[in-house]
Amino acid sequence: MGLQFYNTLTQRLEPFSPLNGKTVRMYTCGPTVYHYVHIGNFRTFSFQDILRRTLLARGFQLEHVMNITDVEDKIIRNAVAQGKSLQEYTSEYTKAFLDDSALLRLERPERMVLATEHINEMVEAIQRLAAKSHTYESEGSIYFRIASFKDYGKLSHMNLSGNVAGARVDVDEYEKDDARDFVLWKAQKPGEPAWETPLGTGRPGWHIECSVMAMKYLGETIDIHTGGVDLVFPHHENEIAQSEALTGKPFARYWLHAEHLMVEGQKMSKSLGNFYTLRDLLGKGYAPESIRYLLTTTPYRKQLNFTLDGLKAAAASIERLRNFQYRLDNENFGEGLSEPLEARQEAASKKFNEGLDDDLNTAEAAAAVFEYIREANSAMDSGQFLAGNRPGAARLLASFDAIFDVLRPTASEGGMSDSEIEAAIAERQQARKSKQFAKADQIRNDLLAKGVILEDTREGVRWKRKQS
RNA sequence: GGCGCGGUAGCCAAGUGGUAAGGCAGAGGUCUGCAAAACCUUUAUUCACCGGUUCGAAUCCGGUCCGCGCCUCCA
Repeated sequence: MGLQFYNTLTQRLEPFSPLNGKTVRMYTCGPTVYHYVHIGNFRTFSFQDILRRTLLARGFQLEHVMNITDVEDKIIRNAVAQGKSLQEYTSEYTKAFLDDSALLRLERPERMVLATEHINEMVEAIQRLAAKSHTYESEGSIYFRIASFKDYGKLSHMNLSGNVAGARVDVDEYEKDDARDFVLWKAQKPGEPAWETPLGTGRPGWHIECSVMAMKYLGETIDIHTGGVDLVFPHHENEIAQSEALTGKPFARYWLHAEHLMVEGQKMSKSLGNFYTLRDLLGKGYAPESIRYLLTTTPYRKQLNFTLDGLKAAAASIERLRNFQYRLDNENFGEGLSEPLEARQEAASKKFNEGLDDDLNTAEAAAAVFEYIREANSAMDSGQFLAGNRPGAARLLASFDAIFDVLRPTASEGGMSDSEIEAAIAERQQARKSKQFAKADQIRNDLLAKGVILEDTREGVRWKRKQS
C-alpha cells in the first residue's frame, strides 16, 4: 500500500512520493513567540514530529524548515509595554519553545528560521508581486489583491465570490479595497518597531514570511506543508496566493492539517481556566513522556480531548511498555526459537507499519504493539518465549520507539541517587533474608515515599522511579 | 448561511460492506513472607436517532439530532 496522506488541497487520501527522489522538502508553521507555547500548539508540533519520524523510518531524507514568527501584533504590543526590544522580548519565549520541544522529544527540524532575519527577502518578494500587479497601496501599507489570483480559495474550498454570508464586516483600521485582501506590508504606527525599506518604513505582514522562507530554503514547489486546521484559512490560503502569483507553480503538493486539541471537552481558554502550557503540566508532576504519548496516540486528524485523567492513563500505558521492555532485557529464556511467536511478531510489525502508512494512524500502530506484548507476556509466563524470539521482539519495540519515543524515562531532578537507592535495597534484602519483614517493609515504604517503587521478581529486585 | 472534522463500552480510541482492535479504569485470578508492583483472564448481541439499499451495514444512500473548528494575522 505504501505511505499515504490526507491532502487538504484535494480532500482525498493520496499516496505520498516526493518530487525529487528520496528527499522530502517540508515546511511546518511554527510558533509565534509572544508567550509560552500552549499544549494545543504542541499537539500540532507533536504531529509534525510523528510525520518527520515516519518519513525517516521509510527511508526518506528530510529537508524540514520550521519558522518562528518573531514579529507580530501581540509581540509588538507586549514588547512595547515592557519597554523591551523585539529581540529581547522574543528571545525568552523562543528559548522556552526550544526547551519545551526538547522535553517533548520533538526532533529539531533541519532548519529553523526567524521572520526578522528575512526582511530583505520579504521586501523583494513584495516588490516582485507589485511588478506583477498583485498588490496595491493604501495609507502606506501594501495589500495583496485576491481578485488578482484566480485560484484563491482552492485550499479551504470556500466559495469566496460575492459577500460571505454571515461573515462580519471588516473592522481593520487599514483601508482595503476588499475585506478579504490581506496585508503584505504594514506601515509603521507611532511607537512601533519598524524597518526602513524601499517599501517604506514598516514591517511585514504575517503570511509573506512563510512563502518567502519556504521558497528560499526549499524551492518553488515543496512537498509537504503543515499546520493546525485554523491555519487553512486564511494563512495557508494566502501563502498559496502569494507564492503561486509569484512563481506560477504549485507551492506545496501535500497539505496536512492537525485538528485541534480540546481540554475536558471544551475549547482551551484562559477564561475557562483550562489553559495549559507544558510547564503548567510538568509543575503538576506529569512526565513529559506521558504528555507526548497522549498528544501522539490519537490520530492527528481527530480532535483530541486532553484530560488529566488521560495523562494518568498515558503514564500507565507507558509503564506497560516499559515493563515489557524490562522483561525482555532481563529475563532468561530457553534456547531456541518459537516460530508461531515469531510469526506473531512479524504480523504485529506489519500492522504497526501499515497503521502509520495509513495517514499516520498512530492508534492503530500502537494497538499492534500492545497486542503483541500481551501475547509475548503470556508466552514468557508459560515458557514458550525463547531466546531466539528476543531480537524480533526488541526490533518491534525499537521501531515503536523510533516513532513514539516514550520508553526512556526522563531523568528526574533531585531525590535519591541511584546508588543510594541500591544501598537501601541491599539493606532490605538483608532484612528479608533474616525474615525481618517489618524492617524490610519499612525500607520499602520509605523508598515509595521518595518516589521509588520496588518490585520483587524472580530475577531479583527491580526498582523504578514513580512516573505520572 | 458557507466550508470542514466528529458522535463506537465508565473514560480515551481503532475499525469505511462480512459479523466490534488497543489502552486506562473496574472485577476475578497467578506470583509473592506480605504487597500498593508485575503478569494473565474478563468487561459493547452492539456502534447518536429514523428510514432505505444489500444475502449481510458501525461501515453505503436519504433524513434528523448533537458536539467542535474555520469563515478579521489563533496550532
